[in-house]
Amino acid sequence: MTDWENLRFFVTLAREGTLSAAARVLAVDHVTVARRVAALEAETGLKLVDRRARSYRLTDDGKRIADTAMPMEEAAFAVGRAVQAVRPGLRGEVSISSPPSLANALIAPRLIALRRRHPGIHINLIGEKRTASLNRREADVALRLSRPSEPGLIARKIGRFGFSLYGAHAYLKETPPHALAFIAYDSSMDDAPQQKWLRTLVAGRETVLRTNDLENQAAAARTGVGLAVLPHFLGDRDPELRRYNAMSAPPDRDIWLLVHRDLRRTPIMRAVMDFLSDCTTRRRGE
Amino acid sequence: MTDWENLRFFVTLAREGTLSAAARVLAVDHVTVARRVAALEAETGLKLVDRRARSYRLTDDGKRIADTAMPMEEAAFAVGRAVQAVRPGLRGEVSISSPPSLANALIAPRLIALRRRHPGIHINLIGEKRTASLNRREADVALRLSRPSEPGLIARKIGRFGFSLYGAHAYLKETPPHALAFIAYDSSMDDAPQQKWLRTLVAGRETVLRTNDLENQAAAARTGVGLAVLPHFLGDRDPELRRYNAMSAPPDRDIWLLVHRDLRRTPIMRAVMDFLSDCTTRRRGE
DNA sequence: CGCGAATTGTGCGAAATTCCTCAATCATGC
DNA sequence: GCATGATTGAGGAATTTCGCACAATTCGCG
Repeated sequence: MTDWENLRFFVTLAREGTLSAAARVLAVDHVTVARRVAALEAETGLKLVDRRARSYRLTDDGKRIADTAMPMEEAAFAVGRAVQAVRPGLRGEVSISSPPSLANALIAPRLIALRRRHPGIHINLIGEKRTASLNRREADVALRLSRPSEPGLIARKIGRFGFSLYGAHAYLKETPPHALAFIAYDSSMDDAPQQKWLRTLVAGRETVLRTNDLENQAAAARTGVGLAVLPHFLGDRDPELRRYNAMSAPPDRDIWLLVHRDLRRTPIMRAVMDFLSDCTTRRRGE
Repeated sequence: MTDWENLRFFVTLAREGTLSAAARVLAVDHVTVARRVAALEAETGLKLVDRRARSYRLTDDGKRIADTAMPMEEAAFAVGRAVQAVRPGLRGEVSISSPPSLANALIAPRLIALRRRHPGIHINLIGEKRTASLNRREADVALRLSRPSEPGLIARKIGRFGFSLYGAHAYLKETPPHALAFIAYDSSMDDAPQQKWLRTLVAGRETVLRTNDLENQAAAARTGVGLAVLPHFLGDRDPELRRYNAMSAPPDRDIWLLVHRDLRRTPIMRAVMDFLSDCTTRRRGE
């Protein structure tokens, strides 16, 4: 292979499926992706993609080549991590991936403290449902609510928080228990423990709103349409919301800190990880 | 890592040591190598090389990065093999690495037969002392005289040949045994079994010529300056040379055929390997 | 059925990269 | 001590590569 760039373009095309999507990921024009894939075909003498009108479709050969080229991408990410690990001192950018609710409530408000302490560190806080891949270096560290088992990753438990049902103060006073309505996640979150717990509790009563966004649930609860299961760190600080104590309590959840093995020892990562640990453990007391 | 080409340049610079050597390997101008390495330094924010007057010298960081980037090169070679393996039919170029003597005496004269049988195959026969690396794809198949243990390589024994001492007809008739002189490999071949055997035999008698080239040894023996240890396939077919039977016989040597695991099943490789096998086993009878 | 959104393909101008040539530096051998 | 060979460095021309704008096609949806 005389041109590794062609392989890089081809691999991301293979993963993204479409020319335009690959172009977005690579931050280049879609024409460039098309050209480089064509160049790779010329170089190998193989037909790697079927150019369909609305999508590039890999041929069998293309699939095989893409598979063998994947390890190359892995190695490239390893190089990226090595660069990060070797970089001296406390400067540089660190990407943190976190569930949006944690990011908003616990991390973002305290970022100023980190910046004061380590002015050289630039933080990129990514609040996303989709769990970013540390292996692909979409983020440097991640907060998760369950312990995943990705190879090469180190997981550390750095906190724990509880849930309660919350409703608007007026709503709770006016509504008899059997008439209470509920606000829940949509079905994409059916596996979450607090959601399961809520399902058993609802038991025939009404679910008036489903949304995948926790802030939306809180906002809705505030208007008095029903009760939402919210983390304490979110519900307790809202002046318009009150806890509603049900028969059973929703299960607590642990906060896991994830970092790649190659990076965990670098000064900058240690600083960020300590900071994140502070954010989550201090909160436990409240 | 946003530009894999920079890594490719840097890795070969790290291996070759000098800018110009890397440029030769990469078939580009040395300035290009320098620029790409500089670009990689800018991209990573690390100082990867010390620009000394007469050589680029990797810094510690550079060494580390180069080490982590090596697997990337491995993967790139794997892609190259995959391309070769996927390529349909019996066309394409195959590189054969072989000890020069074998190449000249056994392979080259018969290549015409292979071409007749498979006109689509283009052979690139590399007769080199230095054993080419199949992993680096410097050759597709190799003939060796000992079984190496490189990872990913398949070795098969495809023949065996013996040695004898040879001298010019006249020289053998005129010279009494105690006055015989010898022709040997230079010290770089001290490990070869036939060389060791020769050393025990010489036992104080004269060694008039040392050369690392077997053809040179044969040519010298032909002129009557002494006896050389030659493979039978080389000495027997020379009308001016005769065997000289010493007390003990030199050890036979096996011929090994090496091919990378990823390539061994492709039609084109099977054809070439069958051909090589023919070349070496048929000869055994003679 | 027609509209809109998304994707791929094409032509052209701009920008970046590369190569070539010459000069400078340095180690090595005689 | 000096010539020689090899290497790095710099500037200008040429080639390659890239991005932009627009056309063409397909798919989904009301």
